[in-house]
Amino acid sequence: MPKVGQEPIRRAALVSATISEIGRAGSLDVTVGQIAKTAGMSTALAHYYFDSKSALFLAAMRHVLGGFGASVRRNLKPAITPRDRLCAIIDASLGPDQFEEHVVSAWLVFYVEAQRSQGATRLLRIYTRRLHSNLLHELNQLTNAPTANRVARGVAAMIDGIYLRIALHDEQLDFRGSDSLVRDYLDLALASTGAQIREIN
Amino acid sequence: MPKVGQEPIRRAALVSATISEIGRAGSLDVTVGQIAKTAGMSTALAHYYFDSKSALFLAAMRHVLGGFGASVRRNLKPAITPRDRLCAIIDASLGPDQFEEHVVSAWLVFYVEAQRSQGATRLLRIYTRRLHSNLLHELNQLTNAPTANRVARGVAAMIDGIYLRIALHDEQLDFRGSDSLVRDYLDLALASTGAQIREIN
Amino acid sequence: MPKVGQEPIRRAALVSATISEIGRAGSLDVTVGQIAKTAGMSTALAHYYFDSKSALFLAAMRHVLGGFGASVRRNLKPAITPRDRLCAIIDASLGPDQFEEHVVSAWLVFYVEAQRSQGATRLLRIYTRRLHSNLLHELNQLTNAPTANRVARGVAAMIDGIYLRIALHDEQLDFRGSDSLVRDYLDLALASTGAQIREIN
Amino acid sequence: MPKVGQEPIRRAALVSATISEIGRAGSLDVTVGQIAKTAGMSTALAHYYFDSKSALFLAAMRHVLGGFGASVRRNLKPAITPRDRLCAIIDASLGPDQFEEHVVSAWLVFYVEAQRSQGATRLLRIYTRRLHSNLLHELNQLTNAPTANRVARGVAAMIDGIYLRIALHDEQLDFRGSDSLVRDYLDLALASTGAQIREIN
DNA sequence: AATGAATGAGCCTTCATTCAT
DNA sequence: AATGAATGAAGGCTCATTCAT
Repeated sequence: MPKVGQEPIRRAALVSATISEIGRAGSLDVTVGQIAKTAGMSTALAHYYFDSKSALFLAAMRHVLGGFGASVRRNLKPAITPRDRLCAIIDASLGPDQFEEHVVSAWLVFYVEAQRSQGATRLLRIYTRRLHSNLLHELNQLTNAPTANRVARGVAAMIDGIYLRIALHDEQLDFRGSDSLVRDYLDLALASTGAQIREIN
Repeated sequence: MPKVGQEPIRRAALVSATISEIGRAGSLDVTVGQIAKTAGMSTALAHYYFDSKSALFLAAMRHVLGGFGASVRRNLKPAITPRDRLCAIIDASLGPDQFEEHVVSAWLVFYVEAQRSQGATRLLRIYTRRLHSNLLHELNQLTNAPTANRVARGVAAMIDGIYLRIALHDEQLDFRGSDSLVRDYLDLALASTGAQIREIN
Repeated sequence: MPKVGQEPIRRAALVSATISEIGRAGSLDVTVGQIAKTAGMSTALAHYYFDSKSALFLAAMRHVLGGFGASVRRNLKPAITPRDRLCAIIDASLGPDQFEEHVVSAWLVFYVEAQRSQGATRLLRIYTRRLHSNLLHELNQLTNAPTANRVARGVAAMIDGIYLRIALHDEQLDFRGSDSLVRDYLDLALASTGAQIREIN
Repeated sequence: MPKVGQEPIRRAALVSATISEIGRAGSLDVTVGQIAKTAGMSTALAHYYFDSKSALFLAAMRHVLGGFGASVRRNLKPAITPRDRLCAIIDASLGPDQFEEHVVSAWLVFYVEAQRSQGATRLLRIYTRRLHSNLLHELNQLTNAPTANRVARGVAAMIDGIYLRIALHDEQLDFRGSDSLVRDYLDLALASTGAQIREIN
């Protein structure tokens, strides 16, 4: 009796193990052997489910990015006003879900990987652009286009920069709980253009 | 009398080749062989001047960080008012010097390397903390301590975030010339606390 | 189901090849590559079965030492009187089994290796001490303790010394068949203390 | 003004450093660099005085062997009776001069080296044969030829065996001060053949 | 006489990937 | 579906040796 329906389970285990191992190593210098072991299977089987190491990395990246997307959508659901929706996006980016140590590491590693792997670049850009267009969409309802564009870029940059600092684990410069930092910037930027942030209601 | 005085020349060539190769590869996956070849010498000679690959990487990192520090000091020289000095720091961080393709790559790679190498972590933290304390010093003259602290963190994050985006080479989301973005954030943040940014007005 | 059960075969082949190559080279300056080739496999596979070169050497040493131990036990089986048992030990040490060229080389090399490798020292001492205590046990039944101790050391030294000379392959000073030399020394030493060597006479 | 007469000094320093380093390493795995450093000069200069590493080793070997030969001659000088002369040889072999740690190591290493290097084999055989003929010459005056031959081989073997054990540094089996062991063997062997060991005088 | 500089060759080890069962 | 077995390719590092001054 062949085991049936193992594929999704195995693949998920491998993806999860990949993220975990990347987090542990703090880099892409993770062997397929380590990943397979963590996932509880042989190296050969890992290659049976993923054609190559980089395919596995891409799947892991897709997983992290997907998790982030879902988090955004979840946060966005109850949000109604544009500002609420902007905050929802910020929270999704810097919320506790995305702060687990190995997720932070993974993001950082993906940025580096994007310098080499075509696929990684593509995936990362999809995220980048989607984030940007999400922000833009809301901002356009609150201010003029040029400002919206600038603020969107500022918010996105700040989010990523905070990530970067967190990855350094420097207790002396604690960046945890920096979501309010981004929110403040947002409010300031909008206020200065006379945007009507909080609708009267 | 022996052939002499090659050491500084060779070491410089190796450091430069390292940065260049990291930039070309977009990662630390650069062999000593490649670096040595680019630097015009044998692998053995590279090991003659640097005890190990990671020693070479640290030297390269030190070089980049040092270049940045020099750039800051240069910009700071003519700046008098606190705001001028803040802008000088921002400009040094995002000025054309630091925008050469391989320098951007190198920074990114160093962030990843810092997750593993003790030495890399130390070097990067020195930079991080110095940047922070530089910013803080000026900000403290313009606003109260808590605000200064927050703004310093915001500015630093934004700078690094912009770097990160630039490393992606996404033409659709061009981040070049984003220094004004940071400056605007700075002015907004200070204005909101009633800081006396510009002496005479 | 995988191809399986190769491990013992491969390990044995590697151990055997190691001894053979050491014999051929007359030293530990044997590359893993040579050994692997002789054993009919790739270098990588050799490392798959033995974690490191020195682990392989230790295994080879253990093999030789084990072979010697077995030879001693085999010879000891039919021996009844103490003197018979002493001769059995001597014969095992200098018998034809231990005279194969590469075994001689291996012993010599192990002595040198023992000056560096902790593991090698330990293994060699186990052999040395066991030989000594074996000899001592029998000698104690034939003479007083101080004499037993001295003779045991004398016998052991002579055995090893003969080995050393044999390793030189000097036809002019042939040491083959020197077991009687040791036996004579033994008898002389015991006779001089009035030991009752041969029960009935 | 060129330094004059440096050659013998430098060569002696290198030979001495070689023996010392071999002793320290316990094997021939000593780099020319280490030796040169210990001898207080550059690697290049070491090669200037010795064509190759193995030439240097041979010189070191010659030095040790020569030292031993001198020690024998010195001991032999005041010895008159054959037995005295035999003891003189034994003492020279196992006297304190030859027991310095690095000399013991060097001997052992030379035995191994002799398995490979033609030159080393030749040198070692010269020593071996000379020792043998020295012993034989005295023994022939005390007993018949076959016995003399056997005893000479026995004495030589025992000496070398003791060396071997000493090289192991096993405190539990202390072989220091084993010269009397050899002397006792000698006396026993001669007595058994009715040799007139001590002339009446 | 002396040395810093330089290299080619080689070794151990690792790893992604494939094969055979 | 699953895995032990197997390998080619490569990389970091060392070292004896030579060169240029």
